[in-house]
Amino acid sequence: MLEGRNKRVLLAVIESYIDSPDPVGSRYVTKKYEFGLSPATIRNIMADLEDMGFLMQPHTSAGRVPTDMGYRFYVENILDPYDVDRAGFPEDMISHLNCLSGDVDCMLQETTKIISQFSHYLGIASLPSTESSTFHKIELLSYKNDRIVVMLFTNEGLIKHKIITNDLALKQSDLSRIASYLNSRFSGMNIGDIRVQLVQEMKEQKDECDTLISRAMDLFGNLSEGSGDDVLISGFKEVVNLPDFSDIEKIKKLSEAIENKHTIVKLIDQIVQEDGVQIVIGSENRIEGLDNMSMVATTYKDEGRPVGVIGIIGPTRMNYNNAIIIVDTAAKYLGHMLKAR
Amino acid sequence: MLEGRNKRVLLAVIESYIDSPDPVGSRYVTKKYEFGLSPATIRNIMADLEDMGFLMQPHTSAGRVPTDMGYRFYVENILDPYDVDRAGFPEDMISHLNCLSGDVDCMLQETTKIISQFSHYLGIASLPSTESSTFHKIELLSYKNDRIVVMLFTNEGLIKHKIITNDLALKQSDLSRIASYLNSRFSGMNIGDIRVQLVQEMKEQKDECDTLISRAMDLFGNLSEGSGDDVLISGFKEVVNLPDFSDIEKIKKLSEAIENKHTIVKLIDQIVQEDGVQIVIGSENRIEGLDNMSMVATTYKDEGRPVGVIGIIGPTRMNYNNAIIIVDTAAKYLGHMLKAR
DNA sequence: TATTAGCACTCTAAACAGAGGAGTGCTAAT
DNA sequence: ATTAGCACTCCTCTGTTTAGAGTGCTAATA
Repeated sequence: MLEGRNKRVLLAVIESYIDSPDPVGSRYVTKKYEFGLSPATIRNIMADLEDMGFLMQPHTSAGRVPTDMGYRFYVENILDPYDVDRAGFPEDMISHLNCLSGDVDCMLQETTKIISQFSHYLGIASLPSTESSTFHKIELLSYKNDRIVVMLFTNEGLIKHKIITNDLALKQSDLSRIASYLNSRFSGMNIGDIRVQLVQEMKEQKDECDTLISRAMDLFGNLSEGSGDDVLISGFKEVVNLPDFSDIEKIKKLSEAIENKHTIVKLIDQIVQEDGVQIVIGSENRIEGLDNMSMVATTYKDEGRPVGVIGIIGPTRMNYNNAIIIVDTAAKYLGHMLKAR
Repeated sequence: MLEGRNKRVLLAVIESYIDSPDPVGSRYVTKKYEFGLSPATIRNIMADLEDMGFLMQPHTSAGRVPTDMGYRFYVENILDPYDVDRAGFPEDMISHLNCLSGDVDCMLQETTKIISQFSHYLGIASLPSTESSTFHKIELLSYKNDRIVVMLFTNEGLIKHKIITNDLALKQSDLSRIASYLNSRFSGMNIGDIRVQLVQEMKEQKDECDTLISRAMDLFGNLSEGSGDDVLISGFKEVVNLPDFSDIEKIKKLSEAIENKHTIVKLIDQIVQEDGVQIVIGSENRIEGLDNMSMVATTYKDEGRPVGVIGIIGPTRMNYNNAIIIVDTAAKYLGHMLKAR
């Protein structure tokens, strides 16, 4: 589709543009790269690349800028991240990742900070979804007479607690009985499946231990909701320092997106649960206000099973190379940490 | 110190400036307010106010702008928030506050969102400090063989959990014994005091149940740390929309301050634990990069005892009137919610 | 004596014009 | 096929001008 020389020029333009956000001209390319060709020839090639849709001009008499399609080609056919100079930062980053501790929430929050700091873009992560986690155990603790604290433990290390009202005035002994019933029955099962099963049983034996099961239902329902709180974002301060965000309007849009985490959730949902680092470029995400942003993301795993997403969001003109290495390293590391628990 | 006419002109200038961020001129004042005086006279008065330090000129031939001292005088001697038109928004806000539920963390996070949304400034809150809370009970749960989940419950409704390694391979029965020992001894005491007492005892009976006490020490030490995570901030998107932040440099500084929550912690620490809404104006907070920001904040109470701070941060040119009403309303409401638990 | 009209003066912000420069596309020569 | 040369386009920067808002001062006024 795109062979030797043309491909190399495209690469040159994209790399130059990633280096600094000015449209890159033919002369600049000849100076910086050793093509053994004159600016005029480069101009012809660039014109061809523009015709093919890989490059564009902001205006006549400006240099060229990669299109989303250009980046896409670059990412799929040119880039080979592990071929590249990783000098310094991954070791440095790993030493930061080594300091991670505490529960999953904590570790993920820290990880987003670390990857944003090393990439200078936004670091994001989704918490392991409760729904797809494995039930480890539940604890029910009476609290202040009229409250119950429900604690859910998953095998993935996710711990959630929630306070609910104790309208039935259950005593601690009742609660313990309910908890141990649930634990013995469901330990090791998928939480989503448990919910299904509970609904089932509720239909079958309407009367008997109705309240017990309906309570249990409530618990599971309660614990796995909470959309929005399950996405972590760090690094706004990195992003506002980029030349790409010298325009205040862009900052407004971005801060809007960050604060309404729904937008970011939508973006993350586009990551297929597939192996390897995935990349969404510019307007490929069909989210309003987030064109000219790209995401590099991957799933992190627990016991080999993907449980959540971790990634980097930056301008389309981002350093995909670094981003891939950073995201990949961080995800692998998270995998180890989760396994080691 | 400042009587009738001068005071009224100062008020006019400040209110106009709060309305829109352009320096206010003599002509504008005569048009908008009915002083029965000519621009020339207003000019003289304004010159006097400038001499006294209440106003300043960005440059010759510009209108006047209030100084920090001007705002200070305004806030202390002119403003009477409860005298003022509260039309609409407090009721509206209260209906939002009514939807609060869950644990303290959750409620506070929501509250910061609400107050930022209604003020269009930053909403902030500090969580009740563990250190000054009352110990309700502790639960120790064995988790995945080599871990212990420590759960701390306070009377203020604060619940913290932490995962620590179980190096001594304590069994659940051991943990329960330790927990019930701690619970029976310390329930109702101040958590800071408990720590002191534990240190004491550790010295006295070096050997006996040494490990037990030292474990307990660790737990308390662990649980009350975590500076930074105990401040909640919302509303960045509101603030970037203010004309005051049309300059990108200011946005950079602010995002820096928000992401390093330490700065905000410093600011909050300046709130004396005193009754009523307190106001820190502009460079009165001696924090670099946060001059030209003001804070309106107050403590919220549990059982009449102040346990944390809630407030609004905005440009010095903020609507102190609204801010005071909003903060005060929200704090009172939080107080009710905490009591009702 | 306090107020005000009038006027000269200052400063900013916006509009405008021109110069410089980077980069292109085309054509003709190599 | 490549490239030197050249005319052309468009942006950006700079300096200048202009309009307008607002001031401070002075002298007139009530």
